[in-house]
Amino acid sequence: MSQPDMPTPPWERPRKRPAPTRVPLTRDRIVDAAFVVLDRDGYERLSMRQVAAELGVVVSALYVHVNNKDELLELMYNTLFDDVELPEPDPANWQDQVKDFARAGRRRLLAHRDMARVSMGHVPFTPELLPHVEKLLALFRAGGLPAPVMAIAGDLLSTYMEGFTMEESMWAERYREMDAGSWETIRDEIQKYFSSLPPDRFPNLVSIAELMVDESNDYRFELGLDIIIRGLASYAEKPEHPGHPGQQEKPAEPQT
Amino acid sequence: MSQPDMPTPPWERPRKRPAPTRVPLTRDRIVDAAFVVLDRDGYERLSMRQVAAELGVVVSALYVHVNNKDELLELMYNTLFDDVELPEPDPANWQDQVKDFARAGRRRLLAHRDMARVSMGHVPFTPELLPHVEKLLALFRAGGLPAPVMAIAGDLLSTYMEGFTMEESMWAERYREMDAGSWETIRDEIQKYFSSLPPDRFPNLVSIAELMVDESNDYRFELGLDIIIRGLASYAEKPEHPGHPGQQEKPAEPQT
DNA sequence: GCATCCATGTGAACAGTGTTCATAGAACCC
DNA sequence: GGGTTCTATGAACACTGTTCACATGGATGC
Repeated sequence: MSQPDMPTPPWERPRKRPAPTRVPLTRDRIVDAAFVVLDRDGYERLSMRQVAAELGVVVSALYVHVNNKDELLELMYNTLFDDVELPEPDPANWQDQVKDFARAGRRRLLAHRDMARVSMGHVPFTPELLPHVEKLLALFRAGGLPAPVMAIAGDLLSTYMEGFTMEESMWAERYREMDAGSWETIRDEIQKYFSSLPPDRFPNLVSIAELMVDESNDYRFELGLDIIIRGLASYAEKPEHPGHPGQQEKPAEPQT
Repeated sequence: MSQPDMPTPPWERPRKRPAPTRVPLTRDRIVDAAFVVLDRDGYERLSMRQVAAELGVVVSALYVHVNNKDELLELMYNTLFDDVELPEPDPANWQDQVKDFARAGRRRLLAHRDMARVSMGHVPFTPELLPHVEKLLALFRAGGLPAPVMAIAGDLLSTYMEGFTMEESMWAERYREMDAGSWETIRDEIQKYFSSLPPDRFPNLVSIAELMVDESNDYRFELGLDIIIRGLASYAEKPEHPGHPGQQEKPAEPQT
């Protein structure tokens, strides 16, 4: 139709969208656009129309590549552990390796706004995520955990990961909408609320109120991780390292 | 206007909605209706219009009593521990008492279809739920847990409760929509899927596949609970009962 | 070179959603 | 009886996910 080497005559109106610029729509591009919308507008406003608009395309075009919104969310969930390296299970270090796994998961969940809500209600049984589950189980096996414990340990760890980051991002979201002040402001608000409770009816809540402002989320996450690991280690059938028998019964010192 | 003791004359047509029958709309009635809709139609179809229809009322009528849908969901969440009794903390039995707390929570979450999804994303810091949180903390204190551990233990336990039941009801929902066969059918499907994985790349997943059909959800929940309790107990500063020192370091036998 | 085909993107439509608001109505107090 | 207050109504707005007949454009076959 148009000669590439010829200058376009002035009367010929330029096409609205120049042909060569028009990169074809793919699942990957849709997922990328969905992340852009998610990070900018949050989970509530993540709609098929917004994703389409981000790509400069009409809604129904998406449905050629994606069956429905749920499938798109699943594709997003599938990228959770992309480029997360999987270390060889080391029986002497399995506890730290499991912790690293959980830390990487949390980091990825916090990397995108509301990503925890996307992951919630999904199960890592896709070809992309199964290898990571397998690797986690290998760590448990290296630690000498009996099979039934292995079978529940994965759930336990991932529900903690997701639940904890979910709560984190919930507060972040709540802070975002009450635009006033900084993160410290809202934390003071929370602490003030707990401190204002009648101490005779809520002695423990009041006494813990201070901790909620003193301790960082990182510290709280690590502590919960330690609790889980200790519980798991107490089930280890054999010492996780030949040279250090019984270590799983006497874990690291409590971080009081 | 109308005399209560007089018989109604035959020419007086009855009102379309007899006046005394018309019970006034209240928050409680709205919440009850919402649960009816939730149990019948599930979380996805729980809409303000459906709730209104259940009450024989128009949508906008609800907004007189409830600010928005989120608030309605929060009211539903608030009923989670209604009529759950709170036992006095017994230092000798704190582990069982904590387990009972979690069991009650799971039972309540499973009592209504998709209730786990409603609870997800809410935080038990309402006047109705705070007493239960306080009681849980009292159990931890009775167990001699240091304050920082107490502060995270509640989150750990409730994320496990919610995450576990969430997964349970997810499978239940997936089973509901693929109407074919019984619960055993879908469990066989899952097991077949895991067994069909290449054993050289997924040795641990394949080896665990059998457990997923052999073990009941109840058993798996209890095992996860044990793991958490053991981890918590390992932080106890003093024996939870003067007469039984060291029990927290040697919990019950592993259920292998 | 031409015709055909197929997949990709279009625009309109459908059925539904949460939420708001002026209006009608009942109930209550003075 | 009159007036005020509160509740329920119906219509409307701006969205949502999803479907479908239609155009369009690039590759393929002849």
